[in-house]
Amino acid sequence: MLGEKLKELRESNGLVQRQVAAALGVDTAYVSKMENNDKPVSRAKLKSLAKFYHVTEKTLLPYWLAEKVLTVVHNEDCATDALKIVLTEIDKK
Amino acid sequence: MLGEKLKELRESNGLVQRQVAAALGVDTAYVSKMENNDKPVSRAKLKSLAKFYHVTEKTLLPYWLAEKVLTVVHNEDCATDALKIVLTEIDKK
DNA sequence: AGTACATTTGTCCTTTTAAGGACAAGAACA
DNA sequence: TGTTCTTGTCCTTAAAAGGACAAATGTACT
Repeated sequence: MLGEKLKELRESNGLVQRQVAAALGVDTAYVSKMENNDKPVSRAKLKSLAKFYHVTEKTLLPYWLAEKVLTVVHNEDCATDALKIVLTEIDKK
Repeated sequence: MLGEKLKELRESNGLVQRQVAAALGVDTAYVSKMENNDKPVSRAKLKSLAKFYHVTEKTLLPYWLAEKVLTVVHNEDCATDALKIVLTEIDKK
């Protein structure tokens, strides 16, 4: 979800993981894991990535949040119910 | 959300927090916080509570999960977008 | 087949943050 | 006043984040 986006962005900019890694100050393994949703992406890194790929952070944010939500509901069979409850709760306010 | 449910259940069973606290082996402050969503409710405690209130864990689970999701998206203005992304992602599978 | 580069996977370590819970003391209320 | 409920602070333990490194795998080229 977020990882896929990041990979798309990188490739559409004709970049290789090594370059992204350098820009973030981490190694390529780290980048790989972010792109495969194996490591969480911190808000700070999200910002750097957005800048590096020339998109606004705001574009990425929904996917970033979605990823976090997914890890919470992951493997719960009432996930859909729960999400709907949250949705109604949110626009009550 | 979950807290409200727990409080409703307790009151509809004519119980006071002290009794619930005893059943769970914690103090009343803890119970109060759970009912006010100030402390997370562990899965184990959810189970105990369900039994104690004579409802199935399955009834409570969606609210329990929803609460967790809420703490994740809490204060993010793209929360709704994120939730919708997760919903479509889930029933893709 | 062999090398060169890219990506992925797995393990490890350290630091930060969250859970779980006790206690004391302050409100509400009957 | 006594009981219930709430709030705040503190402590300890358990996870999760952040990240390095090595080794494996993939891919493309000649």
